[in-house]
Amino acid sequence: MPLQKKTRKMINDLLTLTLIEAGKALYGEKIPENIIQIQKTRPEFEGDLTIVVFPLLRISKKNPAQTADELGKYFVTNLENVVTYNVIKGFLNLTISNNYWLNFFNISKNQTDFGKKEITREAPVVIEYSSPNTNKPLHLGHIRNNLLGWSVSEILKANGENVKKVNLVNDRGIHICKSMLAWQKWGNGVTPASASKKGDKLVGDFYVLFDKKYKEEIAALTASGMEKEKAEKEAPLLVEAKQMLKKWETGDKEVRKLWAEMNGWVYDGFDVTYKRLGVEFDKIYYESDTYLLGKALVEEGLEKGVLFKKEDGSVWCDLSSDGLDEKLLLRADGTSVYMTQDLGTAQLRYNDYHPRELIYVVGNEQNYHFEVLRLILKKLGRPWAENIVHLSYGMVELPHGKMKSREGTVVDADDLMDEMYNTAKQTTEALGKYNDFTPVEADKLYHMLSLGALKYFMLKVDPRKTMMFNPAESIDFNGNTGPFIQYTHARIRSLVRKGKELGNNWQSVQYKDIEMAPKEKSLIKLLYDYPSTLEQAAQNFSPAMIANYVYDLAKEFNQFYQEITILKEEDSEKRNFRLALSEFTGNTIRAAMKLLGIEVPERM
RNA sequence: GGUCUCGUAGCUCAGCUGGAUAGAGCAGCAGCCUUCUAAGCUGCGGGUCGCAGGUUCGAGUCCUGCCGGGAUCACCA
Repeated sequence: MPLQKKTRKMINDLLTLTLIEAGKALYGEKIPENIIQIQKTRPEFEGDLTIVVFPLLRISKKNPAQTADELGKYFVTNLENVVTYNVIKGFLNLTISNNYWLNFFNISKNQTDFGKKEITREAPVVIEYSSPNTNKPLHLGHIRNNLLGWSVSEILKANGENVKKVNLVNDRGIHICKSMLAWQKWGNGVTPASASKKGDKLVGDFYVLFDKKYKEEIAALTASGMEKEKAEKEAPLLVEAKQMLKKWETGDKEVRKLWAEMNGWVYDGFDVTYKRLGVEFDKIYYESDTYLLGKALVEEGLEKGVLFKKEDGSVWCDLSSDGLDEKLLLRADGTSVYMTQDLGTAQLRYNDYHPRELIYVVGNEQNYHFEVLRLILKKLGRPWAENIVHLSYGMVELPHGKMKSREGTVVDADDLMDEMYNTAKQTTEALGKYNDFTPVEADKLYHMLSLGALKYFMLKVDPRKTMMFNPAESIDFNGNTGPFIQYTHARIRSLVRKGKELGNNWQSVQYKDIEMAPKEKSLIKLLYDYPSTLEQAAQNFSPAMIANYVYDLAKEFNQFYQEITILKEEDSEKRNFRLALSEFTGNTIRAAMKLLGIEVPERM
């Protein structure tokens, strides 16, 4: 951990080293690194960085004010980057020289990969996300999943990881048989083409239809005197669906053919949604390919004696020594369950990549599942089970409560994006902006803004937390939103264009001894934080940290822009400096937004 | 009931390994476009950080208990 901290901030390292020196010089004792606390100076005080002296008192054996004062003097005389200091209570506020910040600025401003790290690690990080079922279209919950998975992948890449994005499609099981059966019975041969409907929507409709007819059957059976539980099990439709699943498992040609066809429709539909959302995968796994491997693992477990068979033939894993229950792995009839398939998928993925980390972006409702998955793999003698990370994100709630397909409160992914698009269009038109855009340009902008709003809204919240999705708020384009940041970028690009038109040339200049206004300095200091923010976001798998950072940056820039003249500044060095600062800020905004999967416009 | 998790302004959220007077946005009110894009900026009001103890020089942050919400404990996935 201290190592991580070390690489984070150059100036912090310098201060830490000097403080340790100071401890020896002034008090004859080595200050342990873990009690050194350096933080940003609060804006209401003078200074850039602050050392908290309370923990140091046991070494100085003096009161806080005196200790801080002695240390402050030491810093000023021994570290050229520290120009002055002040002491308030137990806090030593240090002011760092302008040239330190300017030096950072000169080095970084033209870097196209500012903040990023080279890919140095060979062993990949495999990240699974999306993981749809093929019986229903993608909805709001999937959107959070997809955006998180995508963004975390990008953040890890930017931190030097060799990332492989994978999807696991749950393409087999009773659910898809239900859709198939309903299509056979009531579909009249309809296809996505003949119905002019996205394939995932069409198949989803038949899933809903099955449920409706099934409920009718149950109602009829209970009306004729059957008990509800029995009716639920014996309704002819369900029995038929189960038979179909059996046929599927035995490889019945007709069933397999229909299955392949209908899943194909769904994939075509998913592709459209994925493309629009801007997510993609390096590899797609299908459970129909992995469940057999899962079964093989269960056999292995039986041979090794870590699993056991009950009298009815079902296979279990005893986890009571781990404080959990027994877990079923194969049904009495020999068919596999979710866990069986996931064991197989994990093994396959390990074989494919030998990853140093296996990340699963899956909702927190499956925390138990992943705990068990890890345990069973360990019992099966797979040491890499330790490398499984469950990126457990919180549910998305609506103002009325949880999304429930049965109650029609599901927010469909495609519909949501359509709505956002229309809002972007209306908002832009209402503001009367850029009527000179061609239809193609306008379409591109609306697409960018609508997705920017949606993605930013979803990603700015800590992934682990349950989040509230209020449609009315999510389409807001003011304040802490994606479009606000996109707007800031467009403003900067406008400045850059005009700056060039006016013949300014700021890029090759090295800036020294410039007297900085507070807003200029605070902007540079914020830019200085970007690399460490990126590192923290990767450590925490948290796009929210990037989102909050880039919002702060945009806000800071807007204040700077409001307060300080740029193009009309008469001193050319200052003018160039401000243009360079603006461009650097714009580039950082663009890079950070890219990690969230959000594009930024040149004009808006 | 067991396990896990969350509780910060009217609403949605920040608050890094414990540090200074807890911050944004939205909503409300009041200002700022003859000057670089007003999707912006400035100001005002709004809080016993669920409650009670504890550890500490110092707790929104760590520990314990309680209250309240959520998830999970399937021969569903």
